[in-house]
Amino acid sequence: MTDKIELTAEVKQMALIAKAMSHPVRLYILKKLSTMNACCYSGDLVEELPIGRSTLSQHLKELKFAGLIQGEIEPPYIKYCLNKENWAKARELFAQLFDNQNKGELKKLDL
Amino acid sequence: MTDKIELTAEVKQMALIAKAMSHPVRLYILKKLSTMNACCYSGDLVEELPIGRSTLSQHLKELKFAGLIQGEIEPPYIKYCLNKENWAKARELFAQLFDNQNKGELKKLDL
DNA sequence: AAATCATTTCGTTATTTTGCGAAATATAGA
DNA sequence: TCTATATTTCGCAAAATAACGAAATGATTT
Repeated sequence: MTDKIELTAEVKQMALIAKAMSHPVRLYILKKLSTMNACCYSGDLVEELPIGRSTLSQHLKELKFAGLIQGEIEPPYIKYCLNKENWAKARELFAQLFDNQNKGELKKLDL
Repeated sequence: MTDKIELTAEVKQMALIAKAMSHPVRLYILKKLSTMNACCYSGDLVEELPIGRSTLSQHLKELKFAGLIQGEIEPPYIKYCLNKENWAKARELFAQLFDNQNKGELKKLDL
């Protein structure tokens, strides 16, 4: 029996990030914050999204939990922005997954 | 009231892919197939992962459902490989999310 | 102090996910 | 045909997720 491995902290971290991205509404929010390079308010989002306020709040909480966004209190609003540091980390993790083919032993490309 | 938007098929598609990636075991499998640029058998995986056979089978099924892997029957085994076409599509979607800052209106970088 | 506004938390319900072991399937070899 | 092997499907239980409306919070204005 080849011994069991322990799933690394990195894999677990990335799975957490992927989970945060695994709902259309949350992905929409991330896409908006990222491509606009801007912040937004819960009130803006609830007007354009087909979900209720409390549901949206829950989604924002999950994005916060994953570290992808952060909320600045700006009474009476809360301004939500990307957490740039963690966003960069997430980008790195996904780039590593998608682009790091043939890590370790180089593939011979002589066809 | 700014009118409600419809979440695009693209966002929904990507959420589906993110969901497939949202479990450490599934991410481990994808990472293995991608970085090794190789295929593997369910039996190989069950020996190194801390889960049972039926549970692993379920995870493989989900990865297949999301289109990220495919299984070739190679009796008595089933050889699992990345679905390269869809993998490339996934890479593109994530790259777009992470790298396409300021789509549309170019940001003025004059600080 | 009372009313208002943006947002969150609570309580609930329905659905999905994760995990397991047992049973089923399918193929190859004796 | 019987047995062994690799893997999946089934049936189940526990936990997590998604959604809602009602109530609570916290800050500002009247």
